[in-house]
Amino acid sequence: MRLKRLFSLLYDLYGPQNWWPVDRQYHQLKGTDPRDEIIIGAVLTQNTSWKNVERALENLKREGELSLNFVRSVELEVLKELIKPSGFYNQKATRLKAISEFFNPTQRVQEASREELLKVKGIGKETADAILLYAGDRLTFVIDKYTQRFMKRFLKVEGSYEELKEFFESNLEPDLFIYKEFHALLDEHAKRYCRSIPLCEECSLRNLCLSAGPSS
DNA sequence: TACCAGGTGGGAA
DNA sequence: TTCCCACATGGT
Repeated sequence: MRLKRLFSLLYDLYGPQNWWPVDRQYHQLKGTDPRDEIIIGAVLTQNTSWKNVERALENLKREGELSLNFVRSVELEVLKELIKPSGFYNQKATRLKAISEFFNPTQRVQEASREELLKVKGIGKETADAILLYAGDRLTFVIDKYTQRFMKRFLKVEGSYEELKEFFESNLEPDLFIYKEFHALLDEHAKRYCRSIPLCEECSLRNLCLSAGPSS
């Protein structure tokens, strides 16, 4: 099956996911950059449910400011308290400080190099690609464990992060909308049905899945 | 109670 | 390179 066909199937099933969610009204009011919210959220969501990330983002809005400027200037211990609900707050606070130092007026996310971004402590491939795609509008496909699990089962495609990323990028047209939505749709489907213990009986893609096989 | 969530870094093999 | 573990809160 062509990836574009898979994308269409998922898009028809779940509709637009509109990743990355950003409070545009807040940023307009505060004069802050909505891209900062994506960058901060990308770090906070590492191995963490989005609900918990939202609590941390709310804390930043309410008791500080949802911006890299604020992250850069606030005391580390205060930052830890604010982001506590997102878990791993000690290392995430340090990582937020590091990424806030990386992005400054001379280093815009629209022009940042992936290699340089990966050198920032706490920014791995997935976080780097998520930042570049969703905050920087850069054509880089994001792979996560949902994508890896789904692709392994559905198309029997597996490999390293870079191999899977290359698989998507070489089989998809270079379209930002598709890159952004496809990743979000794969997550949505994996969360609903292609779980660690899959719900194949309820999955509407089961007839096309190379692992589940056709249902009777 | 146990497991999972929009991962990463460091150390051991 | 690959595997294993620590990192932490909150929901089911």
